[in-house]
Amino acid sequence: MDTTQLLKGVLDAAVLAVVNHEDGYGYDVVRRLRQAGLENVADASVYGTLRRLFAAGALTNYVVPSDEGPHRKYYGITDHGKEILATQREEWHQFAATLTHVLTHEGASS
Amino acid sequence: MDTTQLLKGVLDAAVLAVVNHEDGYGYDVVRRLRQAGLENVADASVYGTLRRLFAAGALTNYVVPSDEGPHRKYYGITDHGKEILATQREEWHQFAATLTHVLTHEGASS
DNA sequence: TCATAGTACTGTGCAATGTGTGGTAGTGTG
DNA sequence: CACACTACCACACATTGCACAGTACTATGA
Repeated sequence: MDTTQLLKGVLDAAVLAVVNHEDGYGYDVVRRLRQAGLENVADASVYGTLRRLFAAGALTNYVVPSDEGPHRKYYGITDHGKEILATQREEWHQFAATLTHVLTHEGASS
Repeated sequence: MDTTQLLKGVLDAAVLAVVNHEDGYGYDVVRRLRQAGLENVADASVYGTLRRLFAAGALTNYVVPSDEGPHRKYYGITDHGKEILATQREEWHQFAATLTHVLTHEGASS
């Protein structure tokens, strides 16, 4: 299945949640998201989201050299990012409940 | 809050669910969606979605004149539409569970 | 009669955002 | 030296919800 459209608007929250759990660099965040069940998320989407969130002041950024490959660009969450995450989490729960209701009840066979 | 992005990809399912419940015309579908909790859904979005779903063979279409205003363009769901609805509903439940998990567990304060 | 409001639908262009593709680079392995 | 894995980036693109503007019908009230 193609979850591309479903990701719209929630990838921000997902990335924030993962980074909030523990600082991470792009390649790693992608892996963690996939392990968590978002198996088809594209790396370009995550890198783009990280940059966007950083530009919005939701993330900090620091580079760490690696012995096993190229340097890693780590991201950490800021207080502002935590606020955004909290807001988006609530929005999600509210929205998910509403939509599940619509699909379950309004969607019942007539 | 702005749920615009969250609607991406699920408005199809929501509209199908509403029409599956009972045939409806655009203006009415908008009202029903809003009553169901999607309060900010724009009418242009719904009309566009109805046209898209009709073009995809998910809906039938018939015009009924009205005494209280302009004619009404009713939409009914087709078998193909019901299949799409069933698929999208499953996709939604799967996706919602995954994302809720990500936001709840991965999002826990470190 | 004319203004206004509610109903009902359409078209156009825009904004947001995830993705595909391709490219750059570093490290290690056969 | 070819190849794979790691790690990141830029760009053009597709999808889709929305704002805005416009058309048109009915009813109400000044």
